[in-house]
Amino acid sequence: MEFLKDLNSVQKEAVTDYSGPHLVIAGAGSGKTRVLTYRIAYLLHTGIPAGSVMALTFTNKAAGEMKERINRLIGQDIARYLWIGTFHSIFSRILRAEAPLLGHTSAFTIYDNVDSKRALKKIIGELSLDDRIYKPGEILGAISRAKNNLITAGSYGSNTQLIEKDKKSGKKHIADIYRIYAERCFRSDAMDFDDLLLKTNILLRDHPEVLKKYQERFRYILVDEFQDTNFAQYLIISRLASPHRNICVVGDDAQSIYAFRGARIENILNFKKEYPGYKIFKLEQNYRSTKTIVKAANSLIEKNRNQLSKRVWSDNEPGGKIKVLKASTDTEEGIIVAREITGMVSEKGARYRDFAVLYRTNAQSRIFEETLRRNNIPYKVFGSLSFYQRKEIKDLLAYFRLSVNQKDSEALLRIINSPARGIGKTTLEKLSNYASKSGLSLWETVSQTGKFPEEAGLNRGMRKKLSDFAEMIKSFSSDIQTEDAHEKAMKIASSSGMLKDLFNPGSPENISKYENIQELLNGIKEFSESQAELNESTTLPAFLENVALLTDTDREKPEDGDKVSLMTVHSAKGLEFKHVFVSGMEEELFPGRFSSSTLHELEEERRLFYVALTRAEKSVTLSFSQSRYRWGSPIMCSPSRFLSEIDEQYLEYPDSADSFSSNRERAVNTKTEPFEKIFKGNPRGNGNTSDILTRKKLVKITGNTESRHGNHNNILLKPGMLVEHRQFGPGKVLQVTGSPPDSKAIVHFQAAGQKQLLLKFARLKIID
DNA sequence: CAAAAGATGATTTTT
DNA sequence: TCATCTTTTG
Repeated sequence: MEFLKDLNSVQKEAVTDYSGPHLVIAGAGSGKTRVLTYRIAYLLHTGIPAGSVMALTFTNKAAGEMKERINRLIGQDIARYLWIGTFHSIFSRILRAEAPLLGHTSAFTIYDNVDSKRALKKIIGELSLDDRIYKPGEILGAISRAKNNLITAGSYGSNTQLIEKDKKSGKKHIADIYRIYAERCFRSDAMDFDDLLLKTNILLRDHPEVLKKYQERFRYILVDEFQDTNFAQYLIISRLASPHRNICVVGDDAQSIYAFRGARIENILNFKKEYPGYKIFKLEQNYRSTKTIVKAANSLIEKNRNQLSKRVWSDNEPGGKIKVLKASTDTEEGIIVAREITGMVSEKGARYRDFAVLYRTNAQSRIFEETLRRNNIPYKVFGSLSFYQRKEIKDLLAYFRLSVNQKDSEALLRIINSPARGIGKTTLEKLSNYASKSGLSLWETVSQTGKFPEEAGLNRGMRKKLSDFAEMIKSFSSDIQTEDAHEKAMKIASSSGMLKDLFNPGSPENISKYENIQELLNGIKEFSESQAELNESTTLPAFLENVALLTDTDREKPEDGDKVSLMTVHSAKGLEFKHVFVSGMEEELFPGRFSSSTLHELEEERRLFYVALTRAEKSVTLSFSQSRYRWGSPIMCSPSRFLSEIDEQYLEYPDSADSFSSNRERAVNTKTEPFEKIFKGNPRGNGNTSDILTRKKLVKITGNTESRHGNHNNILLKPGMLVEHRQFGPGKVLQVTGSPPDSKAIVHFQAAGQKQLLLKFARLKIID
């Protein structure tokens, strides 16, 4: 019990007052995880059995952290019986236990977004719809939204409002696609991410005895990041908690950044309505950041109209002001950030791992990767292409999946010809046709080629190939329920031909793929060892149960070296760093182009920026660029409105004068000196590196970037520049209007007088 | 049917 | 620009 002395008075109250409905509003950095973990520890301390406590988080990482901290507080022997996990993993566990009630088996497959999109694309093709209008990603989004609002395929079809809306947007077949998709998932014994929530709701709704069982089991429910729950999640919690009402939700409305995928801040308001007599605790003391950072963040978030009242404050040192850096190009932004980091490391003794560079979109990561690599700054990129989404990994997992669940037609389609076995598109089409005509699953047609009629047109060679494939899968699946996961996985990887396929032509890509597969196999080994320790199943099906729910960050080990972290602001949520750089502070980027039209969207972007700022302990540096390459061509950018929304007393513009003047010659010259410093130690440097780089940059800016988008080499045109036109000769730019690709310039030509030119067409050459 | 060349479209954000 | 999908060629 002595651990209670680590808590301040509000925290202590929120921990020890453990029964009844509680709402904990936790400001950024206010010790939210600490309250949650201590509260669980306290619950156990009072004699409540671990098996009756359920704690839900959004990320595996948060769940893992919580488990670890509780292990430290009360020991693993007890803690292992707690139900701590993400919504998706906890509910998939329940669904596996109750699967037969829903017509599934407990080995059902979980489709990730890639699987779902592939399935949708196929359906869209089969309905002969245009996949440029019915974009699989968008359709998946629409279905996801429906599912999160508990609208099944059937109710979607009979919902006149939705049908009307789809008709208006020219996509009246969404309901059909949804219906077929749901049918196919069901027949494949598969569920997608949203099904895990939807079907849990259906299970609890239609089976009162099951509901009762889980209500009895989970007498204490805790929810992290409550502001991010969607309707489906809310309803599950509400159902489970209704008899005992021992529910503690923790959240911060100011950090709600997932409304775009269905999160409802209103759930906080619903909570108040649903549980009259609830208690509210406000954690307002920030332990993470300096006073300046907290105040600056407050001054920003004040601009949001929709928020709960709270006053976050800090007792830490005041700290330095927030630096704002200006760059003229995106590459230069990278260089400046790299220089800042090197400076702070060499002068102030900071470690690389103390730094995070945050950005709004994944596309921005590339430039930082390049510049950091060039400057010998170690880094790691989070998010981006997940390990589990790489082709070779998904392929091998598909072999596993199909071996466990032969109905999984997505897995089958994925690997039947990978590595190449001569089973091509036409053959698959025939199979697919025959399957739907005769009401068989794809696997059934493949595995019983004997029954396949002669006239359907498959020669003997092809039948042999198909039956060989089927035999192989059957042999994989034979003792899959008993054999050790790692051994089985090794066998599958080699007998499937995947390893051989990658080993033969030793191209660099294949080597890296081979290594990835080795890494996956190692991971499986670790899994089976740790399962053995806990006396849990060490089989491949057990491994597969959760892989679909894993993400990249889950594989990251914090001790993974002394490296700068690169990630999107979204994925930085819940993390903290001593020094944070927020890059790309520009209109159309942050706030995003599609996110500044309505007040709600804009406020979400502002909260996102708030999250970015409050990740920092000691320092924040904001940067923006005046131009940036966007899908291949340069565009002009203006500084983000968010910069001016922070109270200026907390900001500092170190080089507002002229060091980044728009005159590129001067900019290059003045920059050469500091570059030299950064490039020192570059193995390929030879002292010329800066030259190469600056020249490259010049080419990038003024070079002829003609593309099918038209000629963009005048996009950086500014009033006052001297230009030359093929026909009109030399002239001076007076004014630039409009935005690319429709920007125009008014130019005064010595010979021809004043002209207005569309830059897209006029091939102006910049003289000076 | 596979490999190579060519065309196309994408940039929010994630379990 | 870059990655993926489609078409062409062998």
